[in-house]
Amino acid sequence: MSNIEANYIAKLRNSGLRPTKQRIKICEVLFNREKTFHFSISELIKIIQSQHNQKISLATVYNTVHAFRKKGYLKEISIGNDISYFDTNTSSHHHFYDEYTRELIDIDSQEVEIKKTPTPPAGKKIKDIEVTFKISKKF
Amino acid sequence: MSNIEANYIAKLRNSGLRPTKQRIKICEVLFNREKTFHFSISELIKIIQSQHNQKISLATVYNTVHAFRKKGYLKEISIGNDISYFDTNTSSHHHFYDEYTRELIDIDSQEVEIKKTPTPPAGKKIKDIEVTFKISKKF
DNA sequence: ACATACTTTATAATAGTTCTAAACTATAGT
DNA sequence: ACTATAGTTTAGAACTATTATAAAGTATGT
Repeated sequence: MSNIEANYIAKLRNSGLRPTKQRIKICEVLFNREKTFHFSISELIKIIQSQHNQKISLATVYNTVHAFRKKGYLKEISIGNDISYFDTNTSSHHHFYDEYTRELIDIDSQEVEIKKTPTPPAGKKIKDIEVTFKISKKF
Repeated sequence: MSNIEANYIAKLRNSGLRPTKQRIKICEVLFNREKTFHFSISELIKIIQSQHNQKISLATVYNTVHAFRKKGYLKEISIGNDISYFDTNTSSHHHFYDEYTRELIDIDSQEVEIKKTPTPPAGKKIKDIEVTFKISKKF
């Protein structure tokens, strides 16, 4: 068993998730990376299928991604698409989004400063602020 | 023929869209309102179906909403949902979004001021900035 | 090893949306 | 008005993402 794998097993156990071989595999795909990773679940399923040494069912991938999201290992981000995107970078940050290529790029939170925020409706409080900078090719 | 209807017919003709009875009906539902209107296409379909004096097919509603969007009469807005939302308010503005009730509330653009914007990636320019303030019940 | 609660799985179901090809219709030119 | 044609609508099928179901499988504490 590799060091990396042992690490995922420990992490899963610590958060009350049983370290099944499916979850470990998904951890490797998601977290064993240099850069942060943007994906939709169906994209993730295709990646796992293409590494055909192990088949993981549709439902398990969905269940696992949502389990990780609930544990805070993944953050669901808002873009105006019919697909939910997730991000391995769970720290507070914003995004560039190229609507043409559908490419998402992280922006460090300190790169954006909001000077004036609106007053929330009565009885509500602001829980989160997400800024999406839509970008296009410069001509 | 009412004044309002004649106005929609003129608008449609001016933008190169034939003023069919379906499009006029959809104009009335969308634009003959005091306040701006947030909707998903499936919500719009339900509204039209409930005003059962005229049936409009699924495909036509989709086609029309997208035709209006392309003409700039509707603006697609970004929220992290599996449904595309549209807004009759096409002026630049931001939103409160209550993830629990799925309620969207407009924020006038002057209520938000961004002090620091990030440098876009090489060869790209910022086309639009959308800020979503996620809100929840204050306890 | 055993019991049990947690997981995975194939499959069906659901929701939103787009595609298709035939029927219909607004409009310009006669 | 009549006609041709390009634009439009339609029902229904198809497609994509996602969730639900219920049975089979598995990790874990004892």
